[in-house]
Amino acid sequence: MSEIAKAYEPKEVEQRWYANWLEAGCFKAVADARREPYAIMIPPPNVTGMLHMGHVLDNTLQDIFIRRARLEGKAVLWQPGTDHAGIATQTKVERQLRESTGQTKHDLGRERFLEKVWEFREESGGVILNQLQKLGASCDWDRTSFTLDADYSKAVLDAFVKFYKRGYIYRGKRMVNWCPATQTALSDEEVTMKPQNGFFYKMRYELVEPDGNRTHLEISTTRPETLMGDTAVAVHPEDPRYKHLIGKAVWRPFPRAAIPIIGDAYVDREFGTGCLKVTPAHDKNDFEIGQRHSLERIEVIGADGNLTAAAGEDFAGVERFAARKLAAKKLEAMGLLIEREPYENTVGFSERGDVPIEPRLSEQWFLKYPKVEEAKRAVENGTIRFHPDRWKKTYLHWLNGIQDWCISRQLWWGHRIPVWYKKGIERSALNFSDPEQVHVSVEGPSDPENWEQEADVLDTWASSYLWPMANLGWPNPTQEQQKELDFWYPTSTLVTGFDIIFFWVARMIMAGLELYGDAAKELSDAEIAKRIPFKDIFIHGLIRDEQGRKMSKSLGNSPDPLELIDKYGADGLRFGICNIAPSGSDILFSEERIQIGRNFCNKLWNAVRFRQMSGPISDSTGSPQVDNSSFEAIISRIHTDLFDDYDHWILGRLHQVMADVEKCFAQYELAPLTHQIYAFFWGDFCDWYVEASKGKLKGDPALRDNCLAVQDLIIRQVLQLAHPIIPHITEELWKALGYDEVVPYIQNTTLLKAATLEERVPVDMDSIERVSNLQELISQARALKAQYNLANKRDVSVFYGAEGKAAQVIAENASLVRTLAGLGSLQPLADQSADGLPAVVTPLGTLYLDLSSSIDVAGEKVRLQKELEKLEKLVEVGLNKLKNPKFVESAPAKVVEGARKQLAETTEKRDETRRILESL
RNA sequence: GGGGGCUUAGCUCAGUUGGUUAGAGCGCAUCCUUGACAUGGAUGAGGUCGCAGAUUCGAAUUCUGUAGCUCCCA
Repeated sequence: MSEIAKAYEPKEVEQRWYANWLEAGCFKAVADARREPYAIMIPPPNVTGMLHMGHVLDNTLQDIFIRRARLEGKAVLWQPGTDHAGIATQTKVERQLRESTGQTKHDLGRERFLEKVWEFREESGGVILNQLQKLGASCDWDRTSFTLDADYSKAVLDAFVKFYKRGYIYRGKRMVNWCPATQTALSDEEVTMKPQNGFFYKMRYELVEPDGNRTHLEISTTRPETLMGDTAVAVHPEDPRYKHLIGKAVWRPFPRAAIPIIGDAYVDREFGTGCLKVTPAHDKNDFEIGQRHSLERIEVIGADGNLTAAAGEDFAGVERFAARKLAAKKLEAMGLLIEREPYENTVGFSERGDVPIEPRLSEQWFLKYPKVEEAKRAVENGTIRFHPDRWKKTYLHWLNGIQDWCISRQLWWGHRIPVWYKKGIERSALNFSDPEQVHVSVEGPSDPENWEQEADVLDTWASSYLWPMANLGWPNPTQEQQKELDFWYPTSTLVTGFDIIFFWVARMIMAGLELYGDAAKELSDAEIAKRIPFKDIFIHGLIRDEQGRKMSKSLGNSPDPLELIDKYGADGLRFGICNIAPSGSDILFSEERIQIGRNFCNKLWNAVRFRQMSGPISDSTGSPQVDNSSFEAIISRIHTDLFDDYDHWILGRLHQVMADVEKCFAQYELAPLTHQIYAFFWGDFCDWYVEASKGKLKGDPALRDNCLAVQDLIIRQVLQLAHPIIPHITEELWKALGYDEVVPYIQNTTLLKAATLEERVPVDMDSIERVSNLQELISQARALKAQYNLANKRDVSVFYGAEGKAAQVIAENASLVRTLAGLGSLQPLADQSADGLPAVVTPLGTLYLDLSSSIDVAGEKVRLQKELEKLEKLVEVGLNKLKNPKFVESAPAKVVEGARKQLAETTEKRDETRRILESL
């Protein structure tokens, strides 16, 4: 790069480098046995989805881990792919079909409809992956996988068959969460509870035989539309009000029938009237009561959410919420409705359909979770670690209360369940243990004409739970794949949001424990360590808008990441998102908050620009003028004997920031990452070191070259540190400064370790204190100038009153101080009196502003008085602390010494301030 | 009802075994287009760390209680 623009223009740079990386195969995962493996399996986005801020966060974090691992010299695999997202994709295609041709999926039939879905996926299936490339994601794209790929599908069916044969999967008629909008069963996890405003209806059921005191039972319900399906009324067996009625009957008002009064301890006596209507076909708890008492189950609400013929002719075909009103009206007309009280209760909603779930009895497939104990143990004993650690509580809590997972979906788009039923046998009469009647296998029966395959498909999560192993070749790896499995599995880190710990994380762990290896009843800890799908789980929060609301299409509060990339650059967006992504809690997003990323990139760009302007990297023919080709080459240009305090200080700070960043990765704490790099580069290097260099760069050539070498070293290491976060610009600048001559890509270089730097470039730690004192002095000088509206004058004269070492430090650094504080002259206070001059006390002595006239004595007195009061308070605090013998005895020596020093300094400053004040 | 989390500057948040005379970014105020950068520089204002106790020489940090907000599960 010969010319460098004034402002960083990310667009061209990012596109160019990304294409370049792809071309060069930089992201290729190679199972190189000489290296330590590091693998991440991407949480597969929906195949027909679009990139949103959640993806940006999740994938930026993954890319940071991945790129850092490459720099650490590991063999790296980042597996990309998508999942088929059963319900979401199918409903999307159904809607399109309806809107374009008015047809339903049934008009087309299963086969033709699936062709349509595949067409849709061909069109839109690659979009989100392309978008990830715009973000800079360094996945090994040649491995891109899809949960409905042939091999993957085989793995899914194989898992089903294994689970079935091992007794974990069964079919049963059970109460499930039914979504009437999409007309499929859902798992418990796909139901979200929402508070709803409704009514609590109190009604009367007439006793068949009045007991002398009463003729009716009063019953409360929020769902009168189910009363036609009531087959009992339950009371608590110990309830003195009602227990004598157990065994008697009441009249269900419509369709009129006598139904029994039963005693069941489930009933809460305090709740409502203490009488519970029991609708076994439409409520989970009622279903269980029904089973205990062998009650009839009458289905009054159908799959479409409308009432059935069993509900009576007034209700047949009526939509369930209309039926609620109708039932209430009818009760009222019969004089059986006592009251209608406004009531808030929580109702389960279908995540996809966004309609209330209908608990419904239906024939479904269930998975009894395998290896639950081992899944808990793996996390409890640290074989699998959550970051932040507290999420393990959520995980364990869920595992402690899980129920069997309903894995069948009444959809067409997905993995069709590999179960075949012999034709000619009534479904209800099938003997599942007879392979002549029910066939379960991956390949299907050899005489398919005599069998009928199960119509349902599997829950999408019942395929993605195999993601880490199936992508590497499980269950039937080729020889090559076996090598890969041995190398990469278990994978290293899983990066995901806390909202799918249940959906995906826990299920992947259990699937791995059960299926990765031979069938085993129990697993040893050593066996667990081999079977788990990943070792570290990095959990991040959800991105919300500025007001803390979830991002959603209907609210329109979700920014388009591609627009943000357009505005701020992919690197800018990545830096920004990483900067506001604290560990594990929700993230309030606003565009303002990510501007820091663009600004940082621009700062980096301009620092390099200034470096280039200070001394050429190469001449006009492109031949290098300085050797930046490696760390060793740069340090061979550095002569520590020419160092000043600032050189020592900045290299000490570099060491510190490198060590801090190492710690971030070692401990999976990315929250401080950008902050540390930003503070070092901007606050220490640009604001102080580069500014301090400006004098040197114009002077002695030896000092100049030395300073440039130091700058080259700092920038080189900053680029390495920042590369995982902002890959494109760092690659560009890496080349611009000629760091690329031995290894063409920054990502293929080896990260310099903090310890190596410390060893190879030892620095004088005493300089750190001197620099911090100088900085304090310079800031104070600037503040003093600003006080007198002289901030921009660069010819102000200042005297200093200092003694001994302090005076020496100032004298040695006089030109530096003049440059940084903008002083025309800085002279020791000789014979002239400084009385009456505005002054400020610094750790290195007192500075006097040479204002020959117009000093605002009154204003100055006020300012110094305020300062003095502050100092007096601090001195008092320090004195009290040290006066306390217990503190001096029991606090660590270092702390006491620090307090003493602090007190001494504060006291001196107080005395000096008082003296100046009195001299005015 | 059970569990988790949060409460620190106007806003969003750091603050990792207690040693702080509490930090950052944004925003705000004043000044500055000085040859790297106005996507910038300098200076400044702004906080009794939700509240009440306890432990301790010392608490934003530990413990107990309490209030508010939030998420998950029932």
